[in-house]
Amino acid sequence: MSDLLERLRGRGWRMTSQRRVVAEVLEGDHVHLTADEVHARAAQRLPEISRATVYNTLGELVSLGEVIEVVTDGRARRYDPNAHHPHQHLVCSACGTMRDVSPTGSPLADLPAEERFGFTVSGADVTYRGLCPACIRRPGA
Amino acid sequence: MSDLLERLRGRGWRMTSQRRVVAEVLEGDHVHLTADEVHARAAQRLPEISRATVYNTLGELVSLGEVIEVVTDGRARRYDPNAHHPHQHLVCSACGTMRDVSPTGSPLADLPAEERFGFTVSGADVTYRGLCPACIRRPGA
DNA sequence: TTATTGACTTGGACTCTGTCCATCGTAGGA
DNA sequence: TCCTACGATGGACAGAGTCCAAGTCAATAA
Repeated sequence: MSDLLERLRGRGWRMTSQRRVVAEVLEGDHVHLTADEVHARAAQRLPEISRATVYNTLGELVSLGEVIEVVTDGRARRYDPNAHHPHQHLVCSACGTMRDVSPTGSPLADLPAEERFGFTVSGADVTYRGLCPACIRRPGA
Repeated sequence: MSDLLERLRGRGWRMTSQRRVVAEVLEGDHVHLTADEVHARAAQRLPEISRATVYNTLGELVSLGEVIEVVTDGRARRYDPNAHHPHQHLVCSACGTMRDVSPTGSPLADLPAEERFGFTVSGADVTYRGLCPACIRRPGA
């Protein structure tokens, strides 16, 4: 069993085949799947799994801090299992490809007190935008 | 007529009452309305304006670079008329209130070449997250 | 091993956001 | 004032996500 499943069970998560498959689909680096993509991959191993269960499970993993919800366009949210190493995202404006990146420095340090308007600022999400190598080569991309 | 309407007309934008009302609704600082909010406000002045027209007009304003589309959650996109001064956003995690902020430094400078994976990086959006003064005071927020 | 039970899953209905399209209306030039 | 191409309309449609009542099953206890 993976570390993730181990941790979840340790936290009292009731282990079902559906939850196991969803957690397994999310393993790896630079994984940023939409809920529908997770559902499609999970359904390869467990054909009868429902969309509602995938949504429920993803929501729980996010609440537990095991998965990060990423929003880069107005489309579907993406789910990033790399929750235990702080990072930001680099997105291709043409094809949507996404990589985890680790900038030097902290964006929080760049927001002076007079720009905080009395907010208690706890974090910052950075999305770097550009063209990936494949789309740079592709003419007209 | 406002500067915005002046500029649009100068660019050959055909001026209709609908477009005028949408552009007027978007005036001001720290304005981040959803399409539905824009529609509701526009409809106060022009009750028969349709949703499709609001979406069309917002899309054109974005294409023309007069308005910026902002995505902070998986919900509705927001429209920010502050397109001529580079800025980032500060969002309250509890109530969604949003302010424009101007961090010192450039996030791009924090992304070293070895973290760019061959991408041509052209920009970075930063979303600072925290609690606004009202939600800090409100217990349980 | 079996019984029990409350948590989990299911699928379908529903909401919200946004897009598309055929038709109608009108801004602005001739 | 008339024309006409561009814009507005509203209703159908699509994608993403939520909700709920009913059925199922993992984990515990006996």
